[in-house]
Amino acid sequence: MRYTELFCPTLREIPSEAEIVSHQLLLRAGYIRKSGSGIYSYLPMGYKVLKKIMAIVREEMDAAGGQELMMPIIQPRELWEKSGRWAVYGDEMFRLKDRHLRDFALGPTHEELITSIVDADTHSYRDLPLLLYQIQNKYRDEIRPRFGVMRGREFIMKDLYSFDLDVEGMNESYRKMYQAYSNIYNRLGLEYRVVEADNGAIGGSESHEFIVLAGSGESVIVYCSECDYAADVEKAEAIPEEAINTGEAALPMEKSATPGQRTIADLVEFYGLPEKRLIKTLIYEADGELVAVVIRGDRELNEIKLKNYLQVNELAMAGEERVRNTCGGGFGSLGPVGLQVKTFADREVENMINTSCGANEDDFHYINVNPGRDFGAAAFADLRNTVAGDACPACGKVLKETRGIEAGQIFQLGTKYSEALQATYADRDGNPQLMVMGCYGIGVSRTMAAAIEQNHDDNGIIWPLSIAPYQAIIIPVNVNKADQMEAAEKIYSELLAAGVEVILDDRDERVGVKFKDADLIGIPLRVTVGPKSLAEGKVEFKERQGKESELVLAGDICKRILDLVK
RNA sequence: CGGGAUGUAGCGCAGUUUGGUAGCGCGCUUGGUUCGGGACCAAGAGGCCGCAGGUUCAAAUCCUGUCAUCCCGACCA
Repeated sequence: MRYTELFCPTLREIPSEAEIVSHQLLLRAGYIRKSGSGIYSYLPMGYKVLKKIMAIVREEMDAAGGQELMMPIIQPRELWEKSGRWAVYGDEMFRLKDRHLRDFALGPTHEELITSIVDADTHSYRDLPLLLYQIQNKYRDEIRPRFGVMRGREFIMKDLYSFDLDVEGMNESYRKMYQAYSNIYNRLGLEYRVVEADNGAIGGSESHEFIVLAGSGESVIVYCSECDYAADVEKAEAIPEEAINTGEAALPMEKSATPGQRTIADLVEFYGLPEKRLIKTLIYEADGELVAVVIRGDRELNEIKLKNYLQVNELAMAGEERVRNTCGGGFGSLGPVGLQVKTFADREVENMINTSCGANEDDFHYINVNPGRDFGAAAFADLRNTVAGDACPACGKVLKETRGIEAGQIFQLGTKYSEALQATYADRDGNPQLMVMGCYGIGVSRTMAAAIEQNHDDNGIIWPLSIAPYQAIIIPVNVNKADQMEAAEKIYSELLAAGVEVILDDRDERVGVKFKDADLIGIPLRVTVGPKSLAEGKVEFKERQGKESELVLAGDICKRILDLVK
């Protein structure tokens, strides 16, 4: 492609509506344009990247035994009534009526439709298993679309559904997909982690998320430095640290005056004890009832874990007045000793010896408090956030922490949908059996944005070779010099003939402009044809991902590029 | 939906407080000089100031309504 013919409108300045890097760069580099909140057009360059991602996804889905199909965006209401989700999906579903006032939805997902399709034409155990997928636009009227293409209301998703005879079959399909997803993210050239995920309401079976690592990601995950364990911090089991003062004899508890000492930091100063030797007590209102939560002084409570543990709907910090009335002391002087509120403690607290806590009386604390002896708890449970440095729940080695973007998720569905839609097959004995399902999604447009979040610098995008819209760009320094253009054209046609996707920047612009654009749009390989090196029969070769440029004989450059591309 | 903010040329912004009929930078067009990391000079084109009402001799500016967009929260590929 000649740059003069390319539709790639780059911007010098950052559009003010874009907040995160990938959104800014997609707009600046001429890959996308917005048509409404959370709704985007993909310009030729952007679409090229999407097609590359889709091609990789297709190859891996096909290799795993998947068959591609295409289902409609518009789905009738009755289908959703059957699964009960017409009511449940709520405002997030785009709904519309036809001229006869019949209700339809723009598909936010396709479990209902695919299940009805498979059920209609699958009658025997001989027809299963089936792995069917599509790559299609999905519609979700998000409460708040944001970050450009990262969370759109219309987005591109690959969704595959597996239909098996039984749970063993489903497990096998799941295993295949897990492997296929790993292959995909490897081939995309992205750094990622597979984390154990919550499968929410579905319950019982497995789910994993594929997280593309990026500092700007919305998910915080911990992963093991030694083994494969990785999980969202909010879901990861927090392994209690061994008591730091093991072996110390339990001393008699004493009450001491601590005038004006309210925070953990105050007490660290006051007692000369480290944060981890103290405990803090938080009072929550759980469905209206007060509960106390006790955790180590340096830890953070994980409200999701607490909520799940207590099995309540509403959970919020209690107001100070109510706390003072019930407990006796205000914030900063609370403790579990003698507390008349149901108390839950993080299990790490159980190991602590001679700790300190509030006395439920302003300006007083207890020291040498020992759990079990001095206070009890309704339960010692995993209630805190896992942090870097904690032990890995799988192997015991040290956990590290990072942020990332959820680009894919795989679920075991079991019979949730086959039961709702009565999708059955006849087994060997002729008896009807429910199909056992799984579903597997990849956010294609989101993966594009995630790739940028992970791979960019101050000058622009740095595409991995596998998904770059063009693999190489040739920049003649001055298009008005015949020798430079001739050399550039020669390399260009040679690369084209070899099947390399290449741009020839034939614009009559200064080199600076061309370099800036090449960097901005993120082409991985760059060849500069300039007067200095050309005099020696050489051209300059530079990879986008940093490093110096090097001189290469003009006759050798194509081979050099081919070696990298193939 | 709650909280915060913004709509003025393709992009980034000023002008709004104190009404007087729209401006700057970049980009775009033409000509010239330049030419190794977003050149310079000159001449141009381009805006119903988000939209609809109202106040006024006069509205980008004041008032009312409305629409849209962005950011912070619950949701998710």
